[in-house]
Amino acid sequence: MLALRLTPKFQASQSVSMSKQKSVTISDIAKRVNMTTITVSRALNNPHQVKAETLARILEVARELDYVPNTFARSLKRDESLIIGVITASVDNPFYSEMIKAISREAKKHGYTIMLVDTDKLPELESKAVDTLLGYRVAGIILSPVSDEPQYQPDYLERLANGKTPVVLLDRTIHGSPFSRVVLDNYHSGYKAGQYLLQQNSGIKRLLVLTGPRHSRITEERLKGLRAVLGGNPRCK
Amino acid sequence: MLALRLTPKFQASQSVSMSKQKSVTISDIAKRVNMTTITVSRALNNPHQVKAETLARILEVARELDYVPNTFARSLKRDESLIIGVITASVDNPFYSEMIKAISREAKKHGYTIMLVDTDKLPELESKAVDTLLGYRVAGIILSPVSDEPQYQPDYLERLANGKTPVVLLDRTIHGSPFSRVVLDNYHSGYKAGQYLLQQNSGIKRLLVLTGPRHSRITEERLKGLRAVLGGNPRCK
DNA sequence: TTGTAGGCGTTATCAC
DNA sequence: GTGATAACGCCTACAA
Repeated sequence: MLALRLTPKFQASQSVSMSKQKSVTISDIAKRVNMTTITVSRALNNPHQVKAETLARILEVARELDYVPNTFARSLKRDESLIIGVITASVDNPFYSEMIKAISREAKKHGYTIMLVDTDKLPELESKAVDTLLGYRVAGIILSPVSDEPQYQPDYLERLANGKTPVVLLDRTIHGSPFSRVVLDNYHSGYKAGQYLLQQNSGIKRLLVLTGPRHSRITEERLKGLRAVLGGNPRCK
Repeated sequence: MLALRLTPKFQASQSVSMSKQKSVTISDIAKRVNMTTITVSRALNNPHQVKAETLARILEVARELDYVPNTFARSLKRDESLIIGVITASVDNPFYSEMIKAISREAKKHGYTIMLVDTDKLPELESKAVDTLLGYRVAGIILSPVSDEPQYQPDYLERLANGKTPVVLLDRTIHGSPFSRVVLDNYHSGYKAGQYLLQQNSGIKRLLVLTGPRHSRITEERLKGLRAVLGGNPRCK
């Protein structure tokens, strides 16, 4: 049973947040230490350019005031985004959530954060997702489209292809798109499965293959690979 | 077999991206239509405040140039963030990925995007995650801490509690913290399970309960609830 | 070692 | 209906 518990203090903190109190900026700190903003900025980013004493005071005040740099301002000024966009049709699919885990882990190593958009398998949301991510000027987009079918040619395709944002397709391909991709070679997988089976037992007569949807290209490719090894024409289901 | 395929065009697009060509801004559009930025801004945000003819031209040029509003600039100016931060110890845990899915879906409805941080169960990363999210001035943080133990009192706790960012704990609690939480009532769950079993068969003599780690509080609470219903003292394992 | 000036892209406020 | 001005918070010149 899921229990939602609201503490009195929560409600308090809520109303505080509603009052839109501004957050601490470097100029708040600057005033406190009788310096200009630039010195504070340097203390935070290039500490060695600041006199030890000044530095110490600044850092102290910063901590005291719970200063947290505004990433929007920084990204705007520096014209850089430390966000990597990930678009997937279903986070709750274990395959994708494992991928996301791996992506997330690697991104973190390099100082990037993941912005995750689940499209619920809706092309429309996928398109919006692309725009959202471009709005954040993401460093790159890892895209697992809603469909793998050749006729799926999303409207954002051209914009994305002409743009400067690196895109990598994951698991699914957009036919004819210029993006790099990380995909499963279905034919080869079937082929390898066949080889393995032959190694285990060279006298296979009948074979049961459990697949996904019967006529998906994925299924067909895998079966084709399998048949390529097993030669004859085992009855596959 | 995973296949990584790099197309020639990808390499090209990569090098383009490296050259940091600036993206289109409203002032680019403004120049093209001999207007000022404000008018363009209005055309995009309050279309009805702009003459139909002007509006049309602006929108056309915007599309032509593949204009995408810079969210950093907008958020900075408006002092608002449309990001919701989600901190979890393991995205690849099906329980959490389902949660994330649900959160994501709901967030989208209201125009918010999810920023996902997986802490890999490391308190240190959790702390960094909080800072990262605060840097983005997120609208709120949904936090599933690395630990549920009472002695886990992360360093960011005070900052977060005093701050103005709404926080909701998910699945795990930080003992003594003022945040609202969505958690499982383990005792009650055990209790209900017991009731259900009794309904099915009132003559239970021996019961096998599959639990998680034997002495975790979770396990113990559930068992306690169970025993409360089943009265006597069934041998539980 | 510290400061001045200006601008990143956008929008709020007040004019015309 | 449109514009001039300034500001959001930060940082990159270029001084002093």
